[in-house]
Amino acid sequence: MPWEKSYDETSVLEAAMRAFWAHGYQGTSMNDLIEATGINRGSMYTAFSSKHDLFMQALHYYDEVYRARHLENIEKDNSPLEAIFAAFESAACKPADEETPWGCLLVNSALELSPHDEKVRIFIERSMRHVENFFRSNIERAKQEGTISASLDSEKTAQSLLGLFLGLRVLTRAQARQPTIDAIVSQAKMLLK
Amino acid sequence: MPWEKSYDETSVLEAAMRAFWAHGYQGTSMNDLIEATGINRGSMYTAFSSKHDLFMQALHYYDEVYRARHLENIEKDNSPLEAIFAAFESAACKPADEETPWGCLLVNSALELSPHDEKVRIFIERSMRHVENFFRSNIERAKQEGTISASLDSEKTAQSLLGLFLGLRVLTRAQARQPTIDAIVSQAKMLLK
DNA sequence: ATGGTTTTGGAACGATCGTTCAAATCACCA
DNA sequence: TGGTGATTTGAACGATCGTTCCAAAACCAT
Repeated sequence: MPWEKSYDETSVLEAAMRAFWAHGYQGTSMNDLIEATGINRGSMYTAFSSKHDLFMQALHYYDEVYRARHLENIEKDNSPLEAIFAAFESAACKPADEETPWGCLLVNSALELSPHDEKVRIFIERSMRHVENFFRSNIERAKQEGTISASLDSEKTAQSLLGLFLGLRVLTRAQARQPTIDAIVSQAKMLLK
Repeated sequence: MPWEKSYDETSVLEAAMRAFWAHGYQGTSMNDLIEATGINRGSMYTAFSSKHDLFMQALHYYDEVYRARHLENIEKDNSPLEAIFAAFESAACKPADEETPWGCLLVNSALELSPHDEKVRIFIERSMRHVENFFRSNIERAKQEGTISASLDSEKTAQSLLGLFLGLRVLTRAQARQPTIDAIVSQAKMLLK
């Protein structure tokens, strides 16, 4: 009795996510989302309940695909140290295609919503801790390998890298000068010498 | 014939600025601004023309008072090295009063508006370059004093500090854990050892 | 074909958005 | 004291906001 939907839920989520990514939560209207996803108004509400619910799902989707999966891929293809470098370099270069917005949805949303939306705040804090853990675990692996000094403080260095990483996200979103951006990346490498 | 205005333009700007600071450009409605400033709807438009114009003036006001003047005061009371430390520490601690929002209006606006508003983008880039110059000039002064090694690259270090500083702004706005925030500050100090 | 069920399309809702405007109000000068 | 010009006031505008609702369309099982 059910009936196949005319749209693919994942690609709808992807399109909605990119709209939020580009223009922010408040800067994206329901009409924008209808147009961006191509699905109908009614279908949107039966599938995602409300704008805020849709946003939360889009945020989860981004976190899974553009943060978690991305970092996993980087870890797969690189040595621990190179993995950290690669994370910075991929955050430093401009978007691959024209449709991909600048910066990072998680960082954008942290500034726009965290102070007034507890659910968003908690989710983003958890996500950022994952990034910090990515740095720390790779630092510790590099220490075991002997690639970097064992006397380095993994915890503190990971936290510093997170700070640099977030600063990098701000500068790319604001389309800062390339030398400034490159300096952040090379500083990150410097911390791991 | 002229007639004394019933409000102080500066304190209106201060109130409007705080509203934008707390809730962002799109998150602050004209009604919010009317209420926050206490002046009348029509007076608002005769004095500031439009929401966007008001925002730009608020942004300039913030840049002058909470960025430029703040850094000048810090430089006045401290040695070059301590001035840099103080800048980080004041960005790391929570707002003085209850009415002062978390984070930094310039960073918030960079993420919210820079990609779609050229005027904002250019202004904020200039402002961030001033922060970078604050770091660099104090580094160079510290070198002349002999407080830090003359072999340190002033340019690159200043850019790295800017990155850390922006990351710090993100983390405080998102109300991250204190240890993470402290780690950024101590890393900034580490860079200047 | 038919009945039952779910999706779709789009009109419509009340609320709020940024902005405008004309009338009321005030201080000053003739 | 009446006139002049800037300021204040609040009602009102059209547009858009997020959301609701329901008839029409589309599918599957019988």
